[in-house]
Amino acid sequence: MAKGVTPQSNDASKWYTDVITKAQLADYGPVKGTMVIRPYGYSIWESIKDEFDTQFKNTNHVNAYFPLFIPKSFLAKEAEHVEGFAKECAVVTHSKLKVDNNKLVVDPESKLEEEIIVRPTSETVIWSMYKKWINSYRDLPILINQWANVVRWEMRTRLFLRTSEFLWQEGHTAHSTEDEAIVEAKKILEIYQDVVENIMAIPVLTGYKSESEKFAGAVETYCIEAMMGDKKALQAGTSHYLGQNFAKAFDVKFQTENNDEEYVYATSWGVSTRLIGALIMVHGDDQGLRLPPKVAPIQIVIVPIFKSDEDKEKIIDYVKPLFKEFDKNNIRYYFDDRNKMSPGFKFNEWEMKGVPIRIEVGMRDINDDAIIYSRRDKQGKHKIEIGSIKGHFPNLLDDIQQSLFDQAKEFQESNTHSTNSYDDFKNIIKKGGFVKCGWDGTNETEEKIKKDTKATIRCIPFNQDTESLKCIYSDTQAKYQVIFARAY
RNA sequence: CGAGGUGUAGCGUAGUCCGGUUAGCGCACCUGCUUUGGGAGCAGGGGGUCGCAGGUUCAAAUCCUGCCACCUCGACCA
Repeated sequence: MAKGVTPQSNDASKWYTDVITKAQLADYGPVKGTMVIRPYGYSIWESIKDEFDTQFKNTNHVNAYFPLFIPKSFLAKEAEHVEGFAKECAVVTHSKLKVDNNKLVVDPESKLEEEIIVRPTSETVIWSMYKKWINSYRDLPILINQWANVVRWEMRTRLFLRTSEFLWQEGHTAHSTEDEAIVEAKKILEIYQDVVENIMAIPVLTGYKSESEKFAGAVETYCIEAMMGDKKALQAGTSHYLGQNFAKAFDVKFQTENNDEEYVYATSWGVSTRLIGALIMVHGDDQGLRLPPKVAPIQIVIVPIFKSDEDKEKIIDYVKPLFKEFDKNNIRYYFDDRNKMSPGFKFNEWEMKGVPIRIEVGMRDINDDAIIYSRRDKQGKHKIEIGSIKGHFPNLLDDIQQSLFDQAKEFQESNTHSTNSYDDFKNIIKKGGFVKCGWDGTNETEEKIKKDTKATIRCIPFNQDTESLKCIYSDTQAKYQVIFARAY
């Protein structure tokens, strides 16, 4: 393996795949577009997942599981929904293989009556079930989430950001009023923002999507949008108000208190393993990953420096109180006493893997009654007396968590520009960054800007001030103030 | 799916134009000794249907045809 990764500035996309493979987050699967999430990467996913799961449960959501296979006919029931997903579905057409001339072939005899699609998302199966479960307003709301894999047959794939199969969470709720459903969709967006900012240390913009960017089948899509290290935007999570679209498609009605019949109001919302892609691109540097302590599989790595087995034994004794302190504070730590590698090698390896704090302990430190530590978010080594470590490392981890967020926030803000000149707009987009500007609200303008600059409307912030604001392109009165950027 | 590029050991590559020793090198891996505070040294060793399938030829990594995979860029997308 070559040393280090391709520098970000040379080739951001090579850097990205280098980091993933060298930090052992993931590897390519045998089928095009598939990905193996390795233990180190999966551990990050588990941290993210646990936090979301806790917050969903705290807001009265429950988990369930719906099937991977969906009858093809279901997808066709909601017009926009089919259009959005039809082009990227894996379809099961047969149920058997057979050996023919020593070759394994599909048995034509086993052709299915109705073809089955592998879920690209689960609205349709879920609403087919909700039809059975909902009769009266007393059955509402239903607040179900599921943790699952979905398949979207993609042309161009990238590890974590876009793979044919990915892991996610999809919430599907049913409500008796429009207001309640909208409140739900927005409440979820707040959870998304909270977890992504406070656990993953990734600052996000919130708002809703333009007509062309919203979910196929939604009335309104709310989103969190983040800026990557190369100044491109990444949609990090979406929450949809679906109105009565799916209720009508699947004929899901309920009886109100007044004995009227009404269609149910719906939401759906999801975040995926794509978030790990964001994590890498927001925090990573030319040394590799930089993980926020809250999602780091290993928060502190201890590298002993020894010349003999006796030295090693002495170090193990010496660090015992340190480990006791870590245990008491539920710190995830790892003692790297591998014999064959030099300390320098280990330093580089753990930096590549983004471990927030590294501690080195050798005979020199034992003589000084000290340990040496360095933090991954900043340069430099620090010495601390072993007697005064109480409370030090939990604080340090909090500090690193905050510092990574602050660095990312600063980066995002300094690369977000307001302008009302289209020339400026084009320059900023070319150099990379977000542009905050007026938009006349028409599809045509959006399309033309996209053709011109490859930038799309990433989000329409909730709080609008469009008074005397002009559209960046048409120069007419702006209907919205929006964020434009090139996106992943 | 369109355009371009690349496929030689786990990774990175030389050799391909102009066919001809046992396909070479670096990293990684294994064994031993010496090492260990920023990617250790020496010695020995293992690992290859040269992307796949055909074809041309006395002879193919090398020439021809088809296919496949990956990368970059476009259209599509969480």
